[in-house]
Amino acid sequence: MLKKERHDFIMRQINLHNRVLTSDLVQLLTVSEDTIRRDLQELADEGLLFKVHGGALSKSYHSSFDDSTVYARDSKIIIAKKATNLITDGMVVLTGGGTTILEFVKQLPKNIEATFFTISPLVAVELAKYNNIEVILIGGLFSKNSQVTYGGQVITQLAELKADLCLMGTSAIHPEQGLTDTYWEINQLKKAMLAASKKTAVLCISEKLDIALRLRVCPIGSISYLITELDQDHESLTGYRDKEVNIL
Amino acid sequence: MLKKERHDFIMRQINLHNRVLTSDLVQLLTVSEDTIRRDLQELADEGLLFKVHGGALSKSYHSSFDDSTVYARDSKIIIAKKATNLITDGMVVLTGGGTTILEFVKQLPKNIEATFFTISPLVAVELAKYNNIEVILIGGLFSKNSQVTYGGQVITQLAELKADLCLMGTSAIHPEQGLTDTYWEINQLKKAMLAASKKTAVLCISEKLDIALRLRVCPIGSISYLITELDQDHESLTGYRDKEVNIL
DNA sequence: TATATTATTGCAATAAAACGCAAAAACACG
DNA sequence: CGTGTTTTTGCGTTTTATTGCAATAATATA
Repeated sequence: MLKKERHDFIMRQINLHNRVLTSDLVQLLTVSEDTIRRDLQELADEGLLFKVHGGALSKSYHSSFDDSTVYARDSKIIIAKKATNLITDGMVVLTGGGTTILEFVKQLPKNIEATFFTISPLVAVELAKYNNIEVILIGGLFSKNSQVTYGGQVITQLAELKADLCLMGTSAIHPEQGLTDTYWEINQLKKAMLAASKKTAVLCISEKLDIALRLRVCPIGSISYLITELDQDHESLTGYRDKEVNIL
Repeated sequence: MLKKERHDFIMRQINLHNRVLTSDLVQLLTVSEDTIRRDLQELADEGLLFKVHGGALSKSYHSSFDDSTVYARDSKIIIAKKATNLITDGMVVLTGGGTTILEFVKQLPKNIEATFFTISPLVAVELAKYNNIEVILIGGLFSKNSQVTYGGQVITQLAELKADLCLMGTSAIHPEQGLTDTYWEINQLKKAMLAASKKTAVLCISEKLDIALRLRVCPIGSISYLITELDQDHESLTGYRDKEVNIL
């Protein structure tokens, strides 16, 4: 393999996973550690990556690392990590959009093998970094506000799908009123997503608990899992536990 | 064997395998290393390949690899700006993916009013920043390499569409061979995109001119506009102008 | 702090490239 | 046809690039 090809390979790995380990590259490219280190050094000299102890990091990733613009990011990371426990190899998963779902994707183990349907382009791009995940993007009208596809075409496609698990964020959940929303289009969309999945997990930060909005998506009983940043036995979650929702 | 024949042979190898080794060519052509090096040097001087230590690499291959640091970004901005002139209010536009198309979106005037169909999630997200553009993302399998949707579902949806204009990038264009590609899936996709549009504009940097790859997308006559970073009357474009392609 | 992992450095073997040169072939032209 | 010129090619030599190894230093991790 030519040196230039190795460099291209390394850059592709970097762009895909935001990081590379020297040891991984040694195996993948079957050259000595020294060669990989020199490669990384040269690429770093060109300003294409950050060389660190043990490997290298993507520049873009590094600069956008502390993305403090994401609201309540710490809570969302906790939620995302909990959600990954629901995913097992071979699963067919359907996801919505939103920062919490995006964080969930970033927390997935690198080698997981699954099929993901999603209505979020950003989630699709993030999922594409995983070699063993098949990604299907559900197409349709693209919403400027929520950054997901919606509308009749999406609902038609969802009607043909039966996923093992649906992961969605929400702007409101209430022990009596269930899942509710403000916009009719999003409401219709979520109904279709629920119908397209055997089980549904709702990911939301605690401040969205006990809120009911105008339009009802489903009763609380239709939710299989509720994932918040709170402890499983936190008192705020009593109302949901009583309705036999699994609290994670 | 004549020198020209050797050059043709080398270029065929390059387009077929994206790479050649000096040592292989020495054996295949039974000439000395010096001769091969001189051949590669001359072809590199003509801009037909990248000469590297140990051999040479295809230009299209190389530039499709590193999509982090956008290759030839200045040229792509020039191309993108030219392309925006093709867009008028009320138009229905279909776009592919790639860094050049993405740059094109960023160069669009803010108040333009149009409908955009796209197979690229990144393009969709960028288009969503424009208030008066309706964005429809065409869904399907998501390609980890080219970051666009593809496959049967995409082609079925394209079959129902008739856009005014299709904008696509390419890895190779040739005055006699037309538009060509290396991968069958992408080839099928581009054919469907062409069929779904009244006119087609191809955006590519000049180093992709006069290259023919394995699979043919369409003859040069099917292209309405060719947009490069070169001046309209540049001599490299003569072959295309003769085929009645509009050069921008 | 102790231990394991990862980096750095200088060095040597090998491979590739560059350079100058000369033989051979192709070409130009009276 | 002959002669001078240009092009092409290969050879030997020098220079440079690439790679792996071993000894040592730095860094991470328990």
